[in-house]
Formats: sequence, C-alpha cells, structure tokens
Amino acid sequence: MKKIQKVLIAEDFDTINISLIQTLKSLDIAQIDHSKYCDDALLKIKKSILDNEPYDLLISDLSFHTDNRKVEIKSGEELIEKVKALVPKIKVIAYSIEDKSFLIKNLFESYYINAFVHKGRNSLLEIKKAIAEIQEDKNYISPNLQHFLQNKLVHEIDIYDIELLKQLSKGIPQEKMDEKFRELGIIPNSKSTIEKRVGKLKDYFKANNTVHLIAIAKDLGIT
Amino acid sequence: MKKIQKVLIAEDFDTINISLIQTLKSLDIAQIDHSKYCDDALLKIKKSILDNEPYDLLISDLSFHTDNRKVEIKSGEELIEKVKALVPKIKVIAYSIEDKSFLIKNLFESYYINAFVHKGRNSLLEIKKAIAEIQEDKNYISPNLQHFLQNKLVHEIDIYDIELLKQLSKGIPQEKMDEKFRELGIIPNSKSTIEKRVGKLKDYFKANNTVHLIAIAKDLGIT
DNA sequence: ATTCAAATTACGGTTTCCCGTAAAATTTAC
DNA sequence: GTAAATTTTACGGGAAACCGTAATTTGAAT
Repeated sequence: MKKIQKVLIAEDFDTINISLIQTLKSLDIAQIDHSKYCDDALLKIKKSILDNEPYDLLISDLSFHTDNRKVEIKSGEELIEKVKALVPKIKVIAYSIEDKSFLIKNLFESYYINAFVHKGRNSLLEIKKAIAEIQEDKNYISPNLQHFLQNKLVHEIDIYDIELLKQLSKGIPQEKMDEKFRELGIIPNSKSTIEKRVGKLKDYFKANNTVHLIAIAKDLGIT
Repeated sequence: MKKIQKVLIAEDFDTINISLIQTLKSLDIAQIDHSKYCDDALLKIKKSILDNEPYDLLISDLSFHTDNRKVEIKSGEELIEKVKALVPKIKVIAYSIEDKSFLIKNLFESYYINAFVHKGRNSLLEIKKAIAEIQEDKNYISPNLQHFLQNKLVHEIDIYDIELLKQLSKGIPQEKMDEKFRELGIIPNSKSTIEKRVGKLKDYFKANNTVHLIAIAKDLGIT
C-alpha cells in the first residue's frame, strides 16, 4: 500500500520510452529511470540495492532486439526472473505486444508479475490504471486479455507435454524423441508413450497433424 | 525537393504516436495529423485531396491490432497501396518492427515507398534522417537492414512459399496440399513441386523436418 | 519455328508418422 | 498381499513424409 516513487523502465524502443517517461511524470513519480538493454536494467537494480534505495516498480518489455552489443539477458522474462529473485518486494508490470495466453498466465504464475499491460491504442491509460491497482496491492491485466487467466486449458498440460512440444519445435523427430528424453532423463520415454502423448496433444488442441500442433503451440506461446 | 510541411501518421500505439508527433514538431513541420486506424488515415488523405491541401508525407506502421472496431483496411501495406494510388506524389515512410527481407524489398519495389525505418533503440533519429533524405528526393532504409536490398536470398522466398507455410501451419497435410492449391487457384500445384518447395524451405531455414520448419516460420512471424 | 534452359510433374523406394491392439509394468484400492 | 485399474511399452500395418531421378512442359532467346 506504499506509494510508488521510484520506477525503472526496461524497453528498447526510444519512441515508447519517451512516452512512458512522460506518462509517469504526470503521475508525480519522483524518480524515473530507463534502460534500453536488460543487462543495464539489472545493473541499475543491483546498484539501487547497494545504495539502499531500491526501485518500487519495474516496467519491462518482453522482447528486445539484438544489435551489435553483446548481452547476457536476452528477454524480459529472464530480466523479470532475476529481478524478482534479487528484490522480491519489487512490483513488476510486463508491458508487451504479446497476446499468447500461456505466456501471460505463466508470467503471473511463475514470475509473480503484478500486471500485464498490452501495448496498444490506449496503453498509456492502462499503465496508469495498472499503477493505481498495484498501489492497492492488486494485480492488473489488460481487459482484452483477461479471459486468458480463467482459461482452464493451460492447466491441463503439464511440464512433460511442454517439453515434448519444445523438442518437437526444435526439430527433434518424434521417432528420435525417446533417445532425446533418455538423454534429458525424462521418463516415460518409450516411442509408444511419446507417440501417445503427441496423439493426446493433437486431440486436445484439435490439430490435424504434428505440424498443425506445433503451429498452435507457437500461437499460444507454449514453446 | 519541396519541403515537407504536412504529415500524416498512421500508427496504432499511443506511445509511439506521441513520440513521433513530438519529433516532427521539433522539425518545424507545419501540420501533423495522426490516425490509429488505417481506415481513418485513408479518410484523412481523401479529405486533404478534396480540400486541395494534400499531405506531403505519410508515416505508416505496417501491422495494426484488431479490436472491436470493424475495419476495411487491415494492414499498413494495404493503406500504402491505396494512398499511393490516390496521391502518387505523396512520400511514404514505412515505420515498422518488421525485419523480413522479402517484405521490405517488396515495399520498395511494389509499393514504391520512399523509406523504411526500423523501429528500434534510435529510430527517432532515423525518422529525422529519412525525412531529410526524402526532401532531397532520395530513399532511406535503416542501416541495419540495408543489406536486404542487395541480398539475393530475398528472391528465394516468395508469396508462394509463404502461402505454403501458412497452409501447413493451418493443418493442411503436405499430401493434400495439391488439392488445396488447386482450390485456391495457386500454381504450380503438383504434389511433386509442393514437396520440392517444402524441401527447399527446410534447406533454406536449416530445418530438420516440416514440424521444425513451421516452428521456425512461426518464430519469424511469416505465418 | 526451333532450341535450350529452367520449371514442373511423375514415380518408386525408404523412413517416419500414425493408429489400433495387446502385453508388461506400475500404481491404487481394499 | 492381492486384485483391479492405470500407465507404460511393444509391435504391426497403413498413411504420409522424405529423397533421388527421370520425363514432360513451359518460357525465353534468337
């Protein structure tokens, strides 16, 4: 219930940075910093801890373009994970164009983000709303994506299924998946079981074939 | 060689609109309008012609989110095509996150855009440069994408390939693709050619199999 | 019109995928 | 501890994908 006074923005686009900063200023936030690279953002977070002036809020994009600069942290998810590990109390708004249900649900459930704001036509207004909600210790998600959170589908696939989909989308043929799973120490790993699981997933996602299945999984952000 | 005085921005994100407008103002551009929907943008263009005060420049995004509003024009490409047909003299800057070589090449070659600015960490500076170049009647393309224009590989992926990838990711099996293509009036459509094209794509994208291929295509945003 | 190159189509053989059934192993229930 | 149920594994046959080669058609050049 503490007022948010110190905010860090992690976002690579200059255009978006400018507007976000402007918006945050209009909310009378005392200190607003920004980084165009995840690595920079993490450094700022670390420094703020050493200075004993931690950030109250991180607003982070999820995808960052690569350029000639070598970076350690490539995605917003990684950044969020590391930041939350360092400063569990920090609030996080994911601010992204992504609209994959699995991905968003996972951000809330595994990374404990506090808000997901969908980049769009009125997202600045939503950023303001999200900050207001967070100050009340509530979570926020853009209205057009809210239905993702009560979507049961996501619960019914487990880590095994996700690993299977990931390996398939990395090009491991179903035929060789038993070897791969043995290599990774995943059980069960017989050809037959793997075959059946793939079949179940196709059934579940109403996919005509494995190619279709992977296309669907990609759309949902599972892989 | 005429100074650009009247500009229309077509861009759905509020954040980006604000920054673009701010940047254009700093260039002393007399009139700056913007639309969050392509349809609106086209209407503004039409009105400007009727008023005999046509726009000198259109800065357009390529992809627009759909929301509950019903729209006629769904993409920046369509908008650009229609606008250039109405006002051949108008200059166009495509301002997008896209970095697909075939797409960009096609914008210059088929739609005669005058600049392609890649949304990124310093894109506002690039917008300024692009406008300066356009006023000298030159074209502009973001430095990190310049190699696309002389890249021969670009020719190796065309609309046919993209359609093929789309149908595969929609669940049409390769085996039945010949029927589907005949249905869609796409030629060539023999099993053999389709098989060879899929093979070429796998080769090109270094995919182990079709499942892998579609995963890669999804990641690249081709489908 | 003729020739030549390139693109398209046809086709056969091999591998992988797909689907059902049944045996073996593991878990659950009592 | 045993029986039943569930899960895992094995296997066989048909379908689709994969791969090379060769025949045919198309298109461009002259």
